[in-house]
Amino acid sequence: MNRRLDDKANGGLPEACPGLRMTPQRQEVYRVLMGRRDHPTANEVHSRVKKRLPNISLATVYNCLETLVDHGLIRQVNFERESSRYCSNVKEHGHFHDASSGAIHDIDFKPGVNLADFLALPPGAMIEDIEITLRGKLAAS
Amino acid sequence: MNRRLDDKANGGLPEACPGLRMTPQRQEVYRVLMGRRDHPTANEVHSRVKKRLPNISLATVYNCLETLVDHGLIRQVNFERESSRYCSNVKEHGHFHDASSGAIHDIDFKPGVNLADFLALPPGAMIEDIEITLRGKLAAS
DNA sequence: TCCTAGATTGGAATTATTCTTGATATCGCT
DNA sequence: AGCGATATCAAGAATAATTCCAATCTAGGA
Repeated sequence: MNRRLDDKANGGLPEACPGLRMTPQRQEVYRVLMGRRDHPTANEVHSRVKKRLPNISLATVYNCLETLVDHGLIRQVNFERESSRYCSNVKEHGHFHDASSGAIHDIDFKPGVNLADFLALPPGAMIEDIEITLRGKLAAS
Repeated sequence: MNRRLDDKANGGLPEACPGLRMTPQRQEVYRVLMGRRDHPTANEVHSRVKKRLPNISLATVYNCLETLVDHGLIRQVNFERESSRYCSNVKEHGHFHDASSGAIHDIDFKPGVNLADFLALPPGAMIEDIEITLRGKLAAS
């Protein structure tokens, strides 16, 4: 869970993660996500993974993605009711959805900011997960 | 669109909104949402509305909700991949999803804060919509 | 090597939502 | 009031993403 994830020695794969068996399918799903850091859907992951594992099923891709999410190696991202997308950037961040291009950009938090600085949280709230999504357009600069 | 929405005279209904025909079904859907400001799903709205309009169909409820959302009278809220919920609070706000009770709390922004103060927005981004969702627990105070 | 738990597969099942179609109702206009 | 154009409604069929299921398969430990 807290190994170096961008390791070069074995092709960028997390070589170990407690309680997680690194099967070829899971490795390849993970590799594909690290390789192109756009935000592919399960279907897109499936097509990409099939290049190397032609027989992998979509169900397995869903299983692998779920497992990787559960182990904190990747993140699942949802926009409205669209199909889920998967994100290899595990550090806390938000997303900007560019309505004109369809592209999704990661948005970092500025350093040192605290949720409670700008949100009126209910007293005693313990936050476990944050999801910030912006939708808009990029000015044609 | 900019009429008083919490009007008491006619039971809390928006009596006019440009381009929107206020049918009995839409009125009732809206009334139900204003009446209990929890965050019901389309199905829950359907059951509540049927008390007064026993013949209304679920499809119509979906249609009404969509229309009201499009006219900015209500907001649609999504948590992960769960069914959409609908929110009669139209001012900009976030949501806190209490994992223990399942309850959803509206979260206001603290006054005077600006998105760009805490998010590293891409240059030239014009934000049209913000969605902030927190998941966690309330300390049993 | 054998056993067992966990992983993979393909297809069926589920579920929220949207679509389609025909019937109704409403609006603007004369 | 009457009329045509347009919008809405209802019911059920259709869609699409995801999950479930049952049957293999595989890897690692005894």
